[in-house]
Amino acid sequence: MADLTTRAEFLLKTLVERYIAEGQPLGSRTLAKQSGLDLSPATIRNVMADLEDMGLVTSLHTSAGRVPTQLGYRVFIDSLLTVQPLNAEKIRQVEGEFLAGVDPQKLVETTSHLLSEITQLAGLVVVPRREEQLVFRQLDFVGLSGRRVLVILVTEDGQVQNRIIDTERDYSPAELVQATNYFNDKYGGVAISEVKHMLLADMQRTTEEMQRMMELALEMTRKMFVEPTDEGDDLLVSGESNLMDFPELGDIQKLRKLFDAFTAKRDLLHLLDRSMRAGGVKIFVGRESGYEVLKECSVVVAPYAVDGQVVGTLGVIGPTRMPYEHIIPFVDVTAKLLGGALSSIGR
Amino acid sequence: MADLTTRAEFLLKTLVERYIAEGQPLGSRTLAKQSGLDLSPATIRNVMADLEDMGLVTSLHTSAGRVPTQLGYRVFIDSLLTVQPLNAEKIRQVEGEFLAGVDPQKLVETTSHLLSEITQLAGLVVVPRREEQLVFRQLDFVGLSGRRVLVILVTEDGQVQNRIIDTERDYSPAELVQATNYFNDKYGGVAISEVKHMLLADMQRTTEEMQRMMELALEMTRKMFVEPTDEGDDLLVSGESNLMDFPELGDIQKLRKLFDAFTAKRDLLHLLDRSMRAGGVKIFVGRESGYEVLKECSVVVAPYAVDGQVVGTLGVIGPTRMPYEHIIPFVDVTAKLLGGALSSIGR
DNA sequence: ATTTGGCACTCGATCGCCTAGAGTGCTAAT
DNA sequence: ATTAGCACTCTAGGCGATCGAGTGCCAAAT
Repeated sequence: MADLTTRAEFLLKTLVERYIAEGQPLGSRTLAKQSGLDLSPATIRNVMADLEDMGLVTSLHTSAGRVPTQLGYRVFIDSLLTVQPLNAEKIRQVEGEFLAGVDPQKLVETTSHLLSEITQLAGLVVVPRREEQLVFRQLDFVGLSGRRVLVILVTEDGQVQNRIIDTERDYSPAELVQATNYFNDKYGGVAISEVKHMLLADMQRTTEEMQRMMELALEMTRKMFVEPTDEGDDLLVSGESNLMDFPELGDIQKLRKLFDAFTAKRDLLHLLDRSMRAGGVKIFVGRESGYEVLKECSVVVAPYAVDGQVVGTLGVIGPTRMPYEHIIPFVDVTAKLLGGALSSIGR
Repeated sequence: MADLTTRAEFLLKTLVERYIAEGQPLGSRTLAKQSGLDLSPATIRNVMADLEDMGLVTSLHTSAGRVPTQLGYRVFIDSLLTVQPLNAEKIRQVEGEFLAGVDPQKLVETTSHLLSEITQLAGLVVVPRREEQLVFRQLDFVGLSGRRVLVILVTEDGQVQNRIIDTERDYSPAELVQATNYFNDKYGGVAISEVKHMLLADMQRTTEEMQRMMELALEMTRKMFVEPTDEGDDLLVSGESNLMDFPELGDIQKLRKLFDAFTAKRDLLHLLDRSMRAGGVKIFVGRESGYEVLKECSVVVAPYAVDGQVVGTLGVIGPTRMPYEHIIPFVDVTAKLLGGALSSIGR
């Protein structure tokens, strides 16, 4: 494929920018004016024809002006986009939001709202249930009726998880207290992924030398940690209804599918999981995500890290035609701020 | 106002039923056929004119057939509706769903999905944070960094609540364990509303005779129970996107408002709270709810009770034109089944 | 006195037709 | 290489005619 001339690049850039701003196909005449270049519409037309051959723009019908294609957006984002630094005022506003909360749960919710509020798109935050990388602070067993025991797990960052497990026999409250102490002594402060290994190793030893209490603790913790949880990470979405304002999603059927995807969450989680591995802001344009539902949407996400460990992803989802130059830096700093706020809680 | 003749009643009934089924205005000719009565269209027209005078039906423009007004729906629901008993198969299906879960949180989520799935409307469940009526089983203090303490509350029904509070000074882990024991000994098994009173009474006594430990326990529990929580009950909504299939909500702007109401939740919670006091299924038609957003919607809700105590409300929300005869009994049994399932967990 | 048939009238939806405007592609001139 | 000119295409929107559904009312029928 022929390389783009600098002029073609420049025109593509203004085309995408104008289209993002206006939402309407651009004709050669208007583009000639907007570009600032001193060129006649006819010249523009020639360039547009080239761009069309390269698959960067299309026109819906013979006389309708050009709009960027998915590939066009891609090129724009990758090499043409000039990212706007956040203005200082907005940064301060965002930082303010993060000072308020101390409860990590709340913090994550605030973040999600913040994302949707400021961008006027739908905000996404994946909050990890990735027990793997967490260090737990305390564990408690609470007896319920009928051989069921409630296990409460408090992690270093102040999150609380709980799970009800069924036991083999009845246990007295005293036994449960003993088990709690035993467990906290033995495994306290160890990363949860470690606990799993230690646990399995301990269970391999001949059961004869075990005390009953140990048996109990092992049984219950095995159920808590080793047996698979049916739910993985948790996805928070807010501001979905912002998407209703975009005419390109105006078709109720499309919107419906999108909303169903939000409740199903599975595909979205998958997508967001992919972006966790890569550092920095990642952008999926339309079908690039691989999911049919998102074909008219772009997803801008960034992973956030707690104490240097990437634990989750956040970002926004909206129509492909979104103001990337503002969204990108905003998602970026939000990820950093959330990570920072979560890190500071643990200590 | 003149009373309705039985014939007028009958015609109103079939009109509403047909309109609910078809979603289109009914003309005199079709109504004559559908009613099964051996009357000519002209007669029907006369009756319709009467109904229109009474404000039970209306026509959008001179030649458009009749649709029920809000008042018409009201009359229909209150005195004309013949409720369809649930068929045995569906009942069994629903009961099956309730057997599965043991975790109350899960149970409530399942219920919400169930409601939306079966009715194809949006499902609502209010899950109480009404600590008031709950009896707590166990309380734990977990020290976090920087004078913050995580309080974990386990209630009789197996729910776990947690809250981070700021303390006046630093406490050692040992002190926290002592406080935990002290508290559980003193207040264990008492209804939470009671705890509040006892707590306040205890604090009135001269502080001199208190041990330090008691002081600690009191300080923290006061913060946990007496200081107002910023969030009240919790509203679960599922299947919102089902509402997109109804043409009367097709206008994106209306839908948008409705969705925003779901996220705001405040008004909805208010509405649902009202219905908690009354027993049995309650139906709000259109503006009756008092909230502008819901003007084109009906809300069918029923309170559910745990151990004889009404603790929450559940139901569905959808366009005024919904199949009440199926929805009403379904909401009714769902409330009973959820109440039953939650009651059985506690023992 | 109720019911019915007949009839004129109204309104919305749909179709075809037309025009104005925006934009393109191509060609020839600069 | 750029531009002006021109024929062509397609859409949006307005206008008018027509069709069909439905009403309201009056007079006849039961």
